[in-house]
Amino acid sequence: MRYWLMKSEPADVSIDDLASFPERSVAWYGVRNYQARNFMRDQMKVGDGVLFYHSNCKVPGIAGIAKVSSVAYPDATQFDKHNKYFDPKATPEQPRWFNVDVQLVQKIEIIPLDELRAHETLANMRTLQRGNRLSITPVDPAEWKYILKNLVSA
DNA sequence: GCCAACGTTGGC
DNA sequence: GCCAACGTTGGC
Repeated sequence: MRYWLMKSEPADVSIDDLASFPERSVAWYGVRNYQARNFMRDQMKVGDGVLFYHSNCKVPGIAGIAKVSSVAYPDATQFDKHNKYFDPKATPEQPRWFNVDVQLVQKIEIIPLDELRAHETLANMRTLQRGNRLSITPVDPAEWKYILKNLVSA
């Protein structure tokens, strides 16, 4: 069982959007970075823990707890000419991009980025490192436990 | 909306 | 296979 932090722009898919979707689940489409793709394709298993993170918004931070609800499968948007994530080099026979499904477990009171930075225990979190832009990062089990125990309130 | 950081592209 | 140019991310 692994743990992940996954960034979403709330203007695109927010925690409230996720809560309103059927099964409170969403296909994590649109990842066009190989490292992030490889995490989904090669490492994610059903049941893995996910910190749902709001990025590029007024109060960036962790907005909910979720879980991986499907292993990776080809991202449908790569084949759709009219989609902004269309990739002309991808074919159904040779897909380039994959996504898992992510299901909401619990919306929480947002844990702002500032707050995360204030905790020494979390200093090494990948997503807090300077210059990090990766939209999916592994979370250390100790960091996951610390966050759930000390920072989460519903 | 600015801009630092970083990933990708493509000419050579 | 190098690397300059360009595009994107995401906090501020």
